[in-house]
Amino acid sequence: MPAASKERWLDEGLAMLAETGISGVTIDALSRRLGLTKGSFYHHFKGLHGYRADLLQHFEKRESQAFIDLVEALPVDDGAGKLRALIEAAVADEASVNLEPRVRIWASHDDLARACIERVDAQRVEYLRRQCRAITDSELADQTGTMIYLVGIGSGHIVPPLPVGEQVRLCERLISDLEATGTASRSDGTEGSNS
Amino acid sequence: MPAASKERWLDEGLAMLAETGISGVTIDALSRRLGLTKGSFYHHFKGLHGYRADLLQHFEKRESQAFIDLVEALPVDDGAGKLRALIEAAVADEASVNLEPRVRIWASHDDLARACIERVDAQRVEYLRRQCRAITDSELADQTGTMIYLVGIGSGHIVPPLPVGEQVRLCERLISDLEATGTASRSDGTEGSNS
DNA sequence: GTTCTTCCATACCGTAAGGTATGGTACGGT
DNA sequence: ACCGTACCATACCTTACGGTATGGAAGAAC
Repeated sequence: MPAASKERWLDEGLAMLAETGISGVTIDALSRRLGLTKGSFYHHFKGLHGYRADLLQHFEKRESQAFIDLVEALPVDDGAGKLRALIEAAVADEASVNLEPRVRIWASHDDLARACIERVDAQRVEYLRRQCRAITDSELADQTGTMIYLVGIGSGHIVPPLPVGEQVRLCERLISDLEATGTASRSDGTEGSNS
Repeated sequence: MPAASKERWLDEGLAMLAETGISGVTIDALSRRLGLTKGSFYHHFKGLHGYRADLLQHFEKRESQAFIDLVEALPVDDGAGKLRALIEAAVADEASVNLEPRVRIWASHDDLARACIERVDAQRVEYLRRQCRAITDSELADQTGTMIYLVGIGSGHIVPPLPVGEQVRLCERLISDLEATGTASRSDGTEGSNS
């Protein structure tokens, strides 16, 4: 299986990416940590550009849909429950919590990484909005889905990062507000149908 | 005025920081763009470390309190009005919109930048919360202030960035929700009259 | 006019990193 | 046994960049 050694380069790359950012993922540093040399690197990858492209693909495959798949496998059926489970899961994963902001930073000055994060963001926001619409199908649902995601992203970029407890509390309020809006508009009758 | 030439280095540094991130702010690149040489650089600054420290100070002085001062100078007295003006102003400034995420990214791997952003974040969140408490003095006010800030920060880090129109709409909803909560909780939840 | 200070140019060095060229080893197919 | 291919090591090159040393031009101070 020729992919075994190639994946070592990629896994180690993601680890270093989470620790030091993309600028720390150098061929020399990778070689040192793997106990290999550049001869191996240039055998498997088409230069640093090729390696980074493969690394992004590796990241997207390994991290992108992980949480959504995890939540969809749970025996939870209502939108609010799925949202709460998703938030708990996302907040709990230390590895991803460190890795993802690095990729996002990488995306700020690299087109390939930007395209990768763009796919990830679109997929997640769409999933969040769908769960919110399952609670109350309205424009507020889409807004709430967006805000939940923005809270999660923003929390990792302010200094110091927002504690996960506070983060969960904010999302909890957004969800319960959305639920309340649903019942209120149902009795009020002014926000009945939606496209 | 010996500070004239020194400020050229710092202003150009902030411009390059906004364009390419801190890794692109090299002494050689700065020298090329200014039409000067390293001789000048090392005359004004104590190496790259000293320059970066001065650059952060320059940033904090030039960008940090700008919006708050601007809003406080407006003839607006109510919290909601100040919030709306602040959001409009923050969203409108293109230069700062590009520069700030770069500094925030810089802060993710540099202690000095981290300390700088930490001061900026704390100051702004506190200001937002104070305006929110002026609307309704409750725990929800603090949460709303936090969320407005997270929406603003997160919007600049997702890909593609959230359009400013959508950004304003989300904040608008948070503010009006807070106002509604205030009138509702004022008399145990049955007082309906509102302007 | 001499001297000191400010500001800056030129030239050079060391290191880190990407990249290339080449050879060597282990292994499977025939 | 022979050969080709996958895999990897060694050695070397070039560039980019931070940093240092030195000297020179211009103006202020005396």
